Amino acid sequence: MPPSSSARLSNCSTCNLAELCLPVGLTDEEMQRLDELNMQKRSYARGDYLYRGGDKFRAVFAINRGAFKTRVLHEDGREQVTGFQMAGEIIGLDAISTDMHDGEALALEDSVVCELPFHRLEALSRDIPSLQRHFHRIMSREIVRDQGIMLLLGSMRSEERVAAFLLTLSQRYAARGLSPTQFQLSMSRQDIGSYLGLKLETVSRAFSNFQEKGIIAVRTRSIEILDLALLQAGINSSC
Amino acid sequence: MPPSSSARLSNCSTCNLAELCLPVGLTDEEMQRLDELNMQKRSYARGDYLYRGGDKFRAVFAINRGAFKTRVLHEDGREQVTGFQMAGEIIGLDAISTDMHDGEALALEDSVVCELPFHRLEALSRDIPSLQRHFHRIMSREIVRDQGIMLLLGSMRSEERVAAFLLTLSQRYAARGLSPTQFQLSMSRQDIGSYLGLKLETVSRAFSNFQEKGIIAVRTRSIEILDLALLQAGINSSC
DNA sequence: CGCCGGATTGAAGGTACTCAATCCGTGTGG
DNA sequence: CCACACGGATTGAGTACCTTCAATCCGGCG
Repeated sequence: MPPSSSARLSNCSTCNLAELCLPVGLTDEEMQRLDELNMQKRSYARGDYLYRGGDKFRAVFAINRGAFKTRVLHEDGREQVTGFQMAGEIIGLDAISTDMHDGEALALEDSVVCELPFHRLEALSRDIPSLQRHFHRIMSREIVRDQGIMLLLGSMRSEERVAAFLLTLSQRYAARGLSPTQFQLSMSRQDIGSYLGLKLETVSRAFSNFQEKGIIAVRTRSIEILDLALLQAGINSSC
Repeated sequence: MPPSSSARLSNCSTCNLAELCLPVGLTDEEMQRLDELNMQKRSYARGDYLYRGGDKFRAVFAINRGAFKTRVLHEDGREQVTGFQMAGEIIGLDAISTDMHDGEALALEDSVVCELPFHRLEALSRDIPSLQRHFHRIMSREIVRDQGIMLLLGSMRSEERVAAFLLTLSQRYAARGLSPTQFQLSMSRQDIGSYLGLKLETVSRAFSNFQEKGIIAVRTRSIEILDLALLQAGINSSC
């Protein structure tokens, strides 16, 4: 049975590989060949580790449903959250470098991920240039994202960081067809703080302050952005 | 004339592509095919831009001689130095994502770089799996490095950051067969401060403090590390 | 209902920043 | 060849911002 257009879409949406498939524009034959990846779907409960530091590298992961946080650890116990990942994003790229995971990833919600065996992904991308280019874009995007966070951590005040964090979330929800102004946080204040280089109390104070100014409405993990423009403005001026 | 073993080495050392060639273990034929990259060698004077934000992406760059700093800019003029690159390192990977450079790179010294046209590099890595894997490792290493800096920026005190900076430099010089304990800084205190999320005065104070403790000897841009162990210890405890 | 972890709020303290003066090394011009 | 000028580096004093410590609040779940 030849793959129909709808089969192609369902094939792709089966694993919800927004970052991996959608922008590529593959032919029917190429879509068929994606089966060679032999993707495994796995479920993870809230709190489960997807991988940990030192784990042998076998696959990168496409998040199908749910959300994860990634972090790196320092010997003395300090941790730094390096990102929050949601459906459609690729995770685990840190391990390519040394064949071992450098940091760890754990589920913030019950989640489903597709494992993409890396040697098969590489082999396939040798045959499909557009897949190759797309994978390179994904890695490069991760570099750009990380450097953006370096900018945030290195040269923004606490409230600017929190505003930037909320705006990024807003944009990512919008890109998924969800509301850019109303959403639930899947991470704790401590997680946000670690990500932004702040203590949880400072994050909390920033939220409260934004609320007093009518910029957002917060109720624990439920966020509503009331004034996107003001939030945006908060990043450019330190007021 | 068939390529001899020495020819292979000279081919590689011509461009000093430590990160690109050395660990790959290519066959003679594959080494020959590297010529297809048609690498252009270019010189840059101190202060020259290698690329700037918004530049069209054409190539990644292998630094042959000299040193660069990369940085990202914020609308309001704030800048964040995202890294210092030296001979043998690959630079410009940020542009793959959008076909446009996101940040900028400028020469800290008079430098020479090889331009690697990216579409040719991709084409060649489709034919040479070990080159493909190696390029993936380079991108992944950049991600790991950036996440390490996020850890530094997000959860270390000022003196820990400066100590970590010096240790990283030390290791990189050692990896190049240079002295790990004596070297010249090619960047200003302000550059270091921007990289570490500190003001230049804070960097200067940290240097002075380390010197008083007998950990290092500083004379403007000349550094000698007197006690590597103490410097290392300074990262793990906040004393 | 009562517990528990997470979140909020307050007050006090510390680290790094700001502002400013001085120093030093390099390069330039008299 | 020396004097001067200039940018970068050092050092000091006062301040701001974020952290620390601690108390309280809130919401979900047993």
